[in-house]
Amino acid sequence: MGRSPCCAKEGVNRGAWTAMEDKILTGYIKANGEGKWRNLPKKAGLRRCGKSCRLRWLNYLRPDIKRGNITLDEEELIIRLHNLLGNRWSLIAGRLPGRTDNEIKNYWNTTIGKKLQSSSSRSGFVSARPSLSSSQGSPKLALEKPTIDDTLVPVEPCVSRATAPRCPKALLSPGSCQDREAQAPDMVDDKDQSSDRHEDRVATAQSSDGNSNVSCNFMADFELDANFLEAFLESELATNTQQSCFLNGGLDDSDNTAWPSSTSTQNSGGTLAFFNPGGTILSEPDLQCVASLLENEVDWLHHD
DNA sequence: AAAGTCCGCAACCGCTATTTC
DNA sequence: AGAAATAGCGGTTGCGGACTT
Repeated sequence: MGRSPCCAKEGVNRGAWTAMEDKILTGYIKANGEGKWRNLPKKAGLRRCGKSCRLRWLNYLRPDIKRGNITLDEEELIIRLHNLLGNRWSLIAGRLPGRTDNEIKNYWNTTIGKKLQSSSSRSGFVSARPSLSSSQGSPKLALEKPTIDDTLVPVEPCVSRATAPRCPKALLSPGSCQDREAQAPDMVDDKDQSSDRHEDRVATAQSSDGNSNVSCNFMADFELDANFLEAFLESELATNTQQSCFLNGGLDDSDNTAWPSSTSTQNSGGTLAFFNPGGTILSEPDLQCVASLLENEVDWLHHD
């Protein structure tokens, strides 16, 4: 069977985009909107592959792209999110307004990964799995003094998944908060489940040596509703109450007890995790408080 | 000044998930 | 229900500027 190629290779420009091509693409998308990437080049009069147009728009031409260097705050957030989510660059980028997955991926591979490696060689801490390009060879370690606080990086990588599956956004459904596994240590006892997402849950909740001094301090499973999470993630709760929150989504049809199975984008399962910059662990009363906040927020979002 | 090497980043590639028909 | 089309993702490549010898 096989897939048809995304575009004919003949007569298609490759490599760096010219200013004229950028202008044409920007003008077309402003007039017609995003989407229909395969047909876009022909309609816009560009000799480019549709995928190339999409990438150019998303990574460079979009008006909301944030220019300039990654700030220290952003860097710290990237490290925390990478600890929690692994190489899910798109999801990480989703929490850094104006930054693209490609930019964050490049930044990680070039800057953070090296800093972490340098840091680990000094202190015994290991990198949170920097995925340096094999083509680049061994990174040089003689860099400037790292600015990353060692406390940000636990001894064990927090996410064990080697490759990142797609992680769809979904939304919390009011009243369906199951909160079955709000206490992270409980997850470790559940050894029967072997899905890599379960490994994520365990790994992000507690490092392998039992040291719970990891950045994630609240995790809970929820049933999710597709129209809610985006609003939730955009809400003030994430930044004002717990500094950061994340949905570690993903579906596991084989496991419909601990993780609600899903055949629809309207209802799916996932994990919501909160963490504080200080890396402190929430006490059980605090966990309950967060859960309560969540439900309040759910109600508030729906009543607003 | 020239040649070689390093490094960051934009772009490409191959794959999977999702949507459409 | 299933095949095809489309969209999106992460890994990798290679260009070009900066730096070193």
